Amino acid sequence: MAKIKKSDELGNAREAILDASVTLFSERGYTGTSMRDIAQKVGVLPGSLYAHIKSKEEILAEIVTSGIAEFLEIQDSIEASGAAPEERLREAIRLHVNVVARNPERTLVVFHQWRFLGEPHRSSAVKMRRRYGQMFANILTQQPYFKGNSKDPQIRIQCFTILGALNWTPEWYSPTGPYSPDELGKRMADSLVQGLNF
Amino acid sequence: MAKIKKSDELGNAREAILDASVTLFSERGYTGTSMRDIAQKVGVLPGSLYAHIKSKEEILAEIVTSGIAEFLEIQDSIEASGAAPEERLREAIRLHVNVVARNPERTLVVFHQWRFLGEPHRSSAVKMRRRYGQMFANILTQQPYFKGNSKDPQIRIQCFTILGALNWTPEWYSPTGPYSPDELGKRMADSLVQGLNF
DNA sequence: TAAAGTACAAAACAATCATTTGTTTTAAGA
DNA sequence: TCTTAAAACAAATGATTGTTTTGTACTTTA
Repeated sequence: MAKIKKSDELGNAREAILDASVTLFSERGYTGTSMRDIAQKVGVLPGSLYAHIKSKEEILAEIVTSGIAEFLEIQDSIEASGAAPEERLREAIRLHVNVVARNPERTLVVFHQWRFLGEPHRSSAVKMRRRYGQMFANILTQQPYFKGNSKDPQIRIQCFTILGALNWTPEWYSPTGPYSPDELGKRMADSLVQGLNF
Repeated sequence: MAKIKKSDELGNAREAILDASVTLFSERGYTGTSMRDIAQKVGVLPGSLYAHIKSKEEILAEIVTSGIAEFLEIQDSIEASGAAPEERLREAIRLHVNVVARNPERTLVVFHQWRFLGEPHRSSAVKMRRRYGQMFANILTQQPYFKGNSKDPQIRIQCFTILGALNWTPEWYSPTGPYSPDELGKRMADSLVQGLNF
């Protein structure tokens, strides 16, 4: 009990700092959040934070890296699936929206605050994101009658149209609204694949 | 010649400050940009900026307000049109993408930095944006066989799906790429209205 | 040509920034 | 109860923040 409790609190302190930072970074941005803000939210004096973290940037790096990792898990799951292209796309959209809508705050930080990472974290994040986006492009090239590769401008537009729609979700989604993340994912997949009912 | 020159330079100085600020705010964010950064880009000492502007926030307020105004012009033009719903939607998308893609930097500031406005600018910006989004929702309620109003959850999802796709454009669009803003707008309207070719 | 006004440089303001230091408190293991 | 190590406090670091003030050169107006 004793040993467990100690390491438990150790991990929790760091976790509490990361949680507070996610909320603050999503509301005020990385540069708009001070270590004093974070300390106050955690309930500790600013200097005390450094018993648990190395620097402000390390906090951001951990949030962004672990956030992107969730999307890369989607990629693994999709690429392991043997489903038809349309079904793979719908599934990718559904899983993506699940990640985004389950934690809108963290997603906002992942998508908008990565610019403030220094090297090598920044380059690494950009590379991981690009690889993830490539998955959508690859599926889109498998539309019937399409001849071309994933660099085709038309594919690029479709790809960014889809990712833009999905990544905008944290700007408006409310967990108390009428749809669960999973339901929302299915409906957005419908909207994007089928289009509108005009 | 003399009188013209003076007022000319006066206006240009302010314009130069706003232009430099748009670029810096879009790259580093409002809170990540210092008055010293702006001054250096303009080619002047920090204190000298205050001969032309009242405060840092006034710069942001002017950028955001005039930016949103461009979208409200779209709204006027669309609501004055007597076209059929589908055509009105396509036109709204096309015009929206034109504004966004013609000035990606400013659009990034308008969409992501408005949070740092103090009152009353902030509330005013939120109100204007909401009114603009309502236009899309209204058109979407006119899909055949749909019974309901613009608050219907399904309409909301479609609305945010479209606006998300459009507003993500400045994250990736390059003016030197294969498509002009207008061509891009037409193709995104196709993608969103018709859906994909599966 | 004299007066008025503008734009800038230069320097300084208090406040706040991320971080470091030295010391005290807390709590677990023996 | 004593030892030990982690975690927090308290205070200070130098750098940077937005903004103000003051002095001066230059333009425009009268």
